Amino acid sequence: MTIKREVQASVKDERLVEKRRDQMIKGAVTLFKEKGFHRTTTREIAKAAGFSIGTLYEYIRSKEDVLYLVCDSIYEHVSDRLQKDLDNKQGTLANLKQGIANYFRVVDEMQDEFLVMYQEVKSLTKDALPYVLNKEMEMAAMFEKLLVLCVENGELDLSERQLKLISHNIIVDGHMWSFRRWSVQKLYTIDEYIELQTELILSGMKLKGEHDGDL
Amino acid sequence: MTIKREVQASVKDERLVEKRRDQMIKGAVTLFKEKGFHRTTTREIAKAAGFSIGTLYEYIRSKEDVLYLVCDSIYEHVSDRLQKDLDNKQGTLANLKQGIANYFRVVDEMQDEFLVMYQEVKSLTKDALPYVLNKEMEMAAMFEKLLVLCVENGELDLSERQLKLISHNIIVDGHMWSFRRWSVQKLYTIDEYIELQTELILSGMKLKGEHDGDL
Amino acid sequence: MTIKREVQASVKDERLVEKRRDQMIKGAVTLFKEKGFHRTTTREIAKAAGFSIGTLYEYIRSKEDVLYLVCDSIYEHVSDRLQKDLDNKQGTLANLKQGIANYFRVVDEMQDEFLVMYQEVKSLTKDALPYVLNKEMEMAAMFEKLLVLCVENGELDLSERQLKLISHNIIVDGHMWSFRRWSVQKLYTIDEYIELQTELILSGMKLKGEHDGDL
Amino acid sequence: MTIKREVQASVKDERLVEKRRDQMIKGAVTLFKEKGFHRTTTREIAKAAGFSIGTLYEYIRSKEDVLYLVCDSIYEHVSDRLQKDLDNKQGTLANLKQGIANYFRVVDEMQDEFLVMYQEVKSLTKDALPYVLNKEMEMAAMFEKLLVLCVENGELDLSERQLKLISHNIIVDGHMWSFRRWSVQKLYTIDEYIELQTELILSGMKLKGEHDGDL
DNA sequence: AATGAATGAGTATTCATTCAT
DNA sequence: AATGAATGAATACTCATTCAT
Repeated sequence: MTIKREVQASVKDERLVEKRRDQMIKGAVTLFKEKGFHRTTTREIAKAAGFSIGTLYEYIRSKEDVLYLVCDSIYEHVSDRLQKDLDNKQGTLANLKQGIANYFRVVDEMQDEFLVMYQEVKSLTKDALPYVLNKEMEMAAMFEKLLVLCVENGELDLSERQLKLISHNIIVDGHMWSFRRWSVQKLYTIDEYIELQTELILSGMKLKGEHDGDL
Repeated sequence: MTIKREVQASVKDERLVEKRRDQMIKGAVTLFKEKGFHRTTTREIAKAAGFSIGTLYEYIRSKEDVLYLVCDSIYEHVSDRLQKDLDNKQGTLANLKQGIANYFRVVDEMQDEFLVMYQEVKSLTKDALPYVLNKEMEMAAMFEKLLVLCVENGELDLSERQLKLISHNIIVDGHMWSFRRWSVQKLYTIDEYIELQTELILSGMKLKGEHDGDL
Repeated sequence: MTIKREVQASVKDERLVEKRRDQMIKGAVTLFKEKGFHRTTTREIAKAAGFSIGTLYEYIRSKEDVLYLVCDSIYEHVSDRLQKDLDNKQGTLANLKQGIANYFRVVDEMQDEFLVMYQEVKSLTKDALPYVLNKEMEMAAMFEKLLVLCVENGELDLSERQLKLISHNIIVDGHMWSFRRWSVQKLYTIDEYIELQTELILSGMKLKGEHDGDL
Repeated sequence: MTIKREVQASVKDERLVEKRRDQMIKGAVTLFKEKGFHRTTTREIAKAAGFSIGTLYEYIRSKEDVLYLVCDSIYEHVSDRLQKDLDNKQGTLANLKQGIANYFRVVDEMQDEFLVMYQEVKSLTKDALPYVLNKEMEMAAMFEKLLVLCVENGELDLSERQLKLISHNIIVDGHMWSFRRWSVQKLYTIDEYIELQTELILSGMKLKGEHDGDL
C-alpha cells in the first residue's frame, strides 16, 4: 500500500513542491513521448517545465526521480478514476461491462501516458520496481474483486484461477489499445473495440456445433 | 515483405559477416537483458562478442544497428518456428488449439528475448519502425489465416472484425506470459496457462443462465 | 600592521555583525576541519552557523570571505596569546624557554585550527596573501625580539642571520606538532616534545669529542 | 612498502601509459602550482598534457588519480635521489652533513613540486592517506638510519627519542625552505641556509657561559 | 534583518565513433 | 581483417550567489 518511495525535495513549501512537480511531469511526459527517457536531457525537462536546471534539482534528486514521478502520477490518475468507478458497483454482469468499458476509455484518454509509462518503467532503478509491481497488482485486483462479486451473485461460474487470469486479461486488453494502436486503432473505433472485446471476454468465440466437449 | 533494412558491413566475406554478427547478437541479448540497450556500451558488446571495438564497427555502422540485428534475429527465430507449425495446419479447432499452444511455448522458451525486444524496440530509429510493425502484422496474420480456415471449414462463426481482433488477442496473451511473468508465472505453469487461456479464448467466460441475450 | 582587508557586510549593526560572524567562524572551522574548504558548501556553513543561506550573505560578500574570517580569527587568537606572554619577558634564557613552551602549548590546544589554517590559506585569493605573510612575519618577529633581548643581555651569542633563522625554526617546530601529529604525537607527549625540542634548539646535538672544529 | 595504490588505465600498452602519464604529471604540476588542485579542471590538465579530455580518462579513473600520480612521482623522485646518496654513507659527521646538504638541495630544486604536494595531499581521498604517511615515514627513516650509524660510530651521543625527533626536524627544515620561501629565501641563499641550519642542528645555539647546566 | 526559492555557469565523466597501424 | 588509442560532443548534477518577499 505505502511502498511509495518518497522523492526528496530541497524546497520546503509543500504547496510549491506539488505545483512545480506538476509542471515538471507535464513537460516530461511530452518529451518522453517524443524521444524516450534516455534521449531526453534534464535541461530539456527543466525548460519544458518552465524553469532552470538549477530549479529542477531543487525538486528532485536525480533524473530518474522525474521518471518515477511521471509513473506515479499516471498510476494515481488511473487508479483514482477506476477506483471511483468500480467501488460502487454491484456484482452484476451489466456492472462488469460498465467497468471494462470505463477502464478502456481511461486508457484511450491517456494513451500517450500509458505508452510512455510502460515503455520506460524498466529504466527505473531496481528499488522502484516493487512499487510498480504493486500498482499493477492493485489494478488487476480491482477487476478481480468485481468478478468475485459476480460469482457470489451467481452471475458467473468461475474458479479462482480463471477469475484471476481474466482480470489480467482485461488489464492487458486495455494496454493493447495503446500499444498496438498502429493496428488496432486502424481497425476499430474505441466504441467498437469496447464492444468486441467485451463480447469476447464474456462469451469467448462463437463455436459452432458442440465440439465444445473436448476442451 | 522485404522492408528489411540492410545493415552495412565493411567486411566483404559474407560468411564471416554472418558469423561475427551471430557472436554479436548472442552477446548483446545477454547484455540488453541485464541492463537494457541504453545502459549497455558498445565496448561491452564487443567484449561479450569476443572481439575488439574496432572489429565491432567493421560489421555495423552504429550502435543502433546492433539492436536492429538483435530484434531481427528474434523475429526470424519466432516467425520461422510459428510458420513451420502453422503452415501445415488445417482449419480445425484442434489445429487452432495446437497453434496457440505452440506459440505460447515459443514465448515461454524465449521469454528473455521477448522481454528485451519489446522493451527496446522503441529505441530503434524511426526508419526501422515500418519493419517492426510489418513483422508484428505478419505474426498476427498467421493466426488470422488459421482462423479464416476454421471459419471456412464451418468450425467457427466469426466476422472478419472479430477474427482480426482475436488474432491480436492471441498474440498479446502470449506476450503477457513474458511481460507479466512476475504475476502470471507465479499463478500458473505454462501448461495450465495454455489450457486456461485457450479455454477463455474459445469459449469466453462461463455465463450462468441466459442473460447472454443482452450483449 | 593594518593590512587587514575589511570584509564588507550589508548589515549595519556592528554588534550583530560580530555575533553572526562568530557563529559563522565556529561552524566553518568544524566543517573545514572535516572536509576542507572546497568541499564545504556555503549552505553547510550557514546551517552550521544556525541561520539561512540568505542571512550568511548579509554578513559576507563571498565564500572566500569566510575562509579569510576564519584565518583572521585564528591569527588573532594566537597572536594575542603569544603577545601577552612574550611582552613582559626579559631577555633571559629561562624566559626564552618559557616563551617556546608557551607557544608550543598554544599550538597543542589549537591543533585543529592550525591544521585547517595552514592547509587552506592557499585557497585565499591573491589579495589576501600580503595579510597572511604579514601575520606570519609578526609571529616570527615576536621570537626574534626575545632572542635579540637575550643577545643584548649577553645570554646568547648570535648573529642577526642566525637569530632570524632560529625564530623561524621555532615557529616551524611548533607547526610540526600539528602537521606531523600522526608521527610526532605518537612518539611524545606535549611535555616531552617541549623538553626535547627546547634542548635541541638551545644546545644542538650532543657532539662527542672535538670534531666540532670543522663546521 | 607496497601500499602503492595502483591507478587503473584502460590502455594496455604499458610503455604508452607511462609516457602519457608523464605528460600528464608535468602539465598537472604546473597547473596545480598556479591554481591549486580544486581550481584546475580536468580539461585544463588534458590540454596541458597535450591530449584530449577523452584520452586523459583512458589513463586515469578520476581527477583525484592525477593528484595521486603527481604526489607519487614526486616522492619517487625525492626518495630515489636521497636513497642513492644516503645508502653509501658511513656514520661520520661529515657524511651526515653531506646528507643534510644533499636533501636541502633536492628540496631547492623541486620547490614547486614540494609546495604543490604538501598543499594538496589533503585533497587525496582517505584511502591514499596510508600511502602518503608511509612515504613520509620512509623519508624520515633515512636520516634516522644515518644518525644511528653516527651514534654507533661514537660520533654522536643521542638517545633514540632524540634521534627520532632530530630526523623529523631535518625533514621539516627542508620543507621550510619551500614553504616559507617568501621569507627564508629572501634572507639566505641555499648555501647559506644549508650552512646555518646544519650548524644549528649539530651544535644548537651558541650559549654563552655555563648556564647550560639547568636545561 | 531574515528567508529560501531561483538561477545558470561550471565541471567531472562517459561513450559512440574513427582511423592509423 | 583486426586492433585499440584517440577524440570530443554530450550530459547529469552542483553550488555560489542573488533578490523578491
